[in-house]
Amino acid sequence: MTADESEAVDAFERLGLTSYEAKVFIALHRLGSGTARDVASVTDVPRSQVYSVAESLEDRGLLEIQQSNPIRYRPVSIEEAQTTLEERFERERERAFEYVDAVKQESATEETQEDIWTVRSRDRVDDRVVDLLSQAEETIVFGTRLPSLVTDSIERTLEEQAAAGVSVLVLSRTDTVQERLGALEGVETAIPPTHRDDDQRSGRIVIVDNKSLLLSVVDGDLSETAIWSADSLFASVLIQLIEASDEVQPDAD
Amino acid sequence: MTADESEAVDAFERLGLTSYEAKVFIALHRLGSGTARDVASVTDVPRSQVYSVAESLEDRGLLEIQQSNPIRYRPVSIEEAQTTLEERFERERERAFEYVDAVKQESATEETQEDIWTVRSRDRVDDRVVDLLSQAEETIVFGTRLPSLVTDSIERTLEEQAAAGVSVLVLSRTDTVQERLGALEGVETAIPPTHRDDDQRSGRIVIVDNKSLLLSVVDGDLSETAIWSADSLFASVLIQLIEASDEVQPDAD
DNA sequence: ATTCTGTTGTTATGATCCTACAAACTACGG
DNA sequence: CCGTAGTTTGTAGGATCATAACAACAGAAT
Repeated sequence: MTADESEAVDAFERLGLTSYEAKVFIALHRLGSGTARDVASVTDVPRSQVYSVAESLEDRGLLEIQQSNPIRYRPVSIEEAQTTLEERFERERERAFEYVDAVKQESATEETQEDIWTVRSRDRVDDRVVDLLSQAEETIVFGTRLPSLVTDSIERTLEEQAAAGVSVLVLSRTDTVQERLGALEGVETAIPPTHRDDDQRSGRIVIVDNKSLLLSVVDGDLSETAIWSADSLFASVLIQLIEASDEVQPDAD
Repeated sequence: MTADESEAVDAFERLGLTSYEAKVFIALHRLGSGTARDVASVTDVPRSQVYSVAESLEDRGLLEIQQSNPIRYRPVSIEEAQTTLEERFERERERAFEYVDAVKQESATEETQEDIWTVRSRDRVDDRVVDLLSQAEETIVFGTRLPSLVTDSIERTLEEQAAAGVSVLVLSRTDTVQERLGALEGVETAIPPTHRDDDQRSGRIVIVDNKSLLLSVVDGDLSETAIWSADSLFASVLIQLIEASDEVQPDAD
């Protein structure tokens, strides 16, 4: 089995198929159609197992069975298979989250909790940044040294919030960041004080409504870790610290 | 645990979580946030297991971990969780089918194969009908007694094909079917000969380009099973049989 | 017709892996 | 010393994987 194929099998497994199911499905697409023997001959799935595996695939709507002797199997088209799997996923997703939504605790109580949370990995920091930005009602301060940390969805959220009347200030010493975000309607840009920007490990900083804060650092291998806090005393104190230090060294270079 | 909750847990399991992961995730949404003890006290997940389960959920991007003593856990918002799962699903789907698409056998050879395929369950018959209809180049005959067997996507495909110049003929003894499909631009309707329509188990009939055929029957419990064949001798023979019997009893009532 | 051979489809049986579940253990603070 | 927090280890059960045995059947050879 090639590396590509085992990657595809792994992907199918993460979609909920067993490895046998994935292999049989792929083999049938390679063959067009075939019998249990045909499938077994081009995979490492034992022939005796093909029958039950194929039945399970039929249950999933991924192939059709020709009742003849020998039994022939035919995969549904790639488009139909994708649609079927997608419908199934959407159905399960709705069912799952419908209940969660019904029992979820409104974050009203959470506002007074003194919590600092940690978020690991770039994608999740991205998510958290967008989340915080979209909660802004009055002011946003967004800063980063690295253009790669300004994702499309962050840019879009900043633009939306600016349009909604939120005061948006972008801090960056990097030209591309300044140009990209400064081009957005209603977004101001500025150069941050030296002391913070000099730190080569600095990632991003987000301050929302002077109440919520996110700070991230980028590791040597470019992995990002962030801490954040919303509506907490911690956040207020940290924000005040940061803003105070800004005033100590205003626009120094 | 309520019935609703165990349904939600099942749904999460089908989305790829373990039952512990589902329970912890749900519990944390119910609590807003909490420690391992909190979670264990409202679920049947042993406290000692909460730690590892929560780590696995963090890896999936479904919760965040506060490094304190005791450790606190916080679920990401429902929206973020859904987005994360969806992105994961789409990523895996692409990876899986990219390979299948690369190795798939073009159905060119299949055209001459003498195969009759069986399709079980309504949804899949729907899919197959749409598939056959969209392959039409010259003529379509579509017949059904039951209005419920005319799905939106079937109606849409019939309309598209009629607009593309395909001759579309709808056979039905049922008024609602006649009215619904007859209203489409370029679609003709007619009343089928008696002998076939009298069969209470008849489902649908699709004839495409006089080369492909689908016939379905509806069981007592309304489950549907179809046979179909495309570009085969079988299909031609069956189509000729059907059309011949039409001529024997033209418009009889 | 009988025997032999090979194929097909079904079923049974271990091996292996992962989850579920339980219970130990360490560490720490009052 | 005791209760709590967090880690670690161990076991039972279930699903998947992998192999083998089996009856039914068809065609070829005798």
